[in-house]
Amino acid sequence: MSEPLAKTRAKPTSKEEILDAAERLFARCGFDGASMREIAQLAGVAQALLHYHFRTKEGLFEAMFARRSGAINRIRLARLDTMIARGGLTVEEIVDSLLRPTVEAGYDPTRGGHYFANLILTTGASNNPWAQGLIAASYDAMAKRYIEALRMALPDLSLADATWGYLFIIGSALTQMAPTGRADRLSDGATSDRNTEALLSRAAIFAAAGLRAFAATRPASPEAETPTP
Amino acid sequence: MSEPLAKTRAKPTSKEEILDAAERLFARCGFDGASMREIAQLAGVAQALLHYHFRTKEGLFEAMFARRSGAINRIRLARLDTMIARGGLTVEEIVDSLLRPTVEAGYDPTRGGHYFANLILTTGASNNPWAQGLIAASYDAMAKRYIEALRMALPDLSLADATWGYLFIIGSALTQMAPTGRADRLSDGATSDRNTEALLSRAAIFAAAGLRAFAATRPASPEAETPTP
DNA sequence: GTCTATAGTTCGATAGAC
DNA sequence: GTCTATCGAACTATAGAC
Repeated sequence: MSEPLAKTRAKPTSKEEILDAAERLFARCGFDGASMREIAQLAGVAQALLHYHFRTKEGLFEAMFARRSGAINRIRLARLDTMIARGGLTVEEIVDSLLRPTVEAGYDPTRGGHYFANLILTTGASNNPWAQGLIAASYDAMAKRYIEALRMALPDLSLADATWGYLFIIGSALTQMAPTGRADRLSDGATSDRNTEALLSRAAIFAAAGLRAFAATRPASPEAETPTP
Repeated sequence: MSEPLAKTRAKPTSKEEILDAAERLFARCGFDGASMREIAQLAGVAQALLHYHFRTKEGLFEAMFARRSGAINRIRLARLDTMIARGGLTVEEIVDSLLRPTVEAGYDPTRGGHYFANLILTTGASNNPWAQGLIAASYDAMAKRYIEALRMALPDLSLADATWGYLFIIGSALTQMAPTGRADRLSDGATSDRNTEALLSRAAIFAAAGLRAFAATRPASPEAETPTP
């Protein structure tokens, strides 16, 4: 609905080109590592135009982040709604619908490869309230729907376990989406992190088994233990 | 052995104070977000002293990173060696020995809370070769030993599956080590990410079940599929 | 909407005294 | 080893013409 990522194949407006350039550079270098100058140069416009459209660097980052996360979340929830309406939810397909849109939308090979997954990771790992607020605003509503869906597929799953499970799924896959060659190196070439299907299929198997183990471990969840602040 | 994190309780040298301050600020703000000025101020020394000891900002970052990652890895491998010598390895205890040292060493409440896990995450998510090289130099050798250990505990695990399993374990736990309050929010208070025991015990259950599912899925791993470059 | 030009700040790094 | 002082470059943001 609102603000599609690419309305048509017609030539993009300069505002869209700025967002494209910002996404690429922010994903590569992080918020502090990318400069407004570089973004303007990559977009082929004057630096002042970025401030005209988005006022500040934070404003540009927010607009860029909202555009991409919104597009990915719409695909996720559309798939989830379809699966729920159809009935007979499995954990594996829930996980796939959660991860695949990020792999496919967040990695655009025609533009030289920029990885939105890294952006989510570094934003979430930032200790400042603005970044945390961005994550919450962009993802909490969707996350709650997925946690709910996991409990529909696995009725024995407690809310606490489903929450940790959701966070583990996100964390395990998001950290592996950018192909760094590390999996290749650690496995002596037996597998590759460029193989996104290997990642997605294994993530689904791994997560589904983990969640079923949570559901099987009904009693005595460790919530009563003292926090370690 | 070489360069313990805190030799004694005597007052730290100014070089150590610089490393402490650097770790805290780099973890909070990332490499680009923290400045040499702030670090010097937090350490209580002149900015020029940082350049005297470490030459450049990159040099300081590398020294800080090596000190902490080395300390954590020595604890990990000591525990792993002990368990292997004892015999009867379980996946759960392997996972615990991998994750607990980071939780305990990377989170120092007496200093106001700084999270080394976030630093690993943002460094690993950086697309530049220097950062990737740092990760490789600091962690690849240890990672290979853990992948080997996982296959000792689960002999049916292929090298490829063990590698993905290791990466999933690291990714799922590392992203949850800094208490952001997100688990609390998503679970409506049913659990808390300040509860590190809840994290560690669930990570072990989740990962062990995932790895056993890999070991049970012997044939036809999806390695033959075409990469998605 | 888009540009040029620039103000004002902050950064990493160095020179040189002690 | 540790300091003060400062250079030169890069940054975000704005003013103002078109």
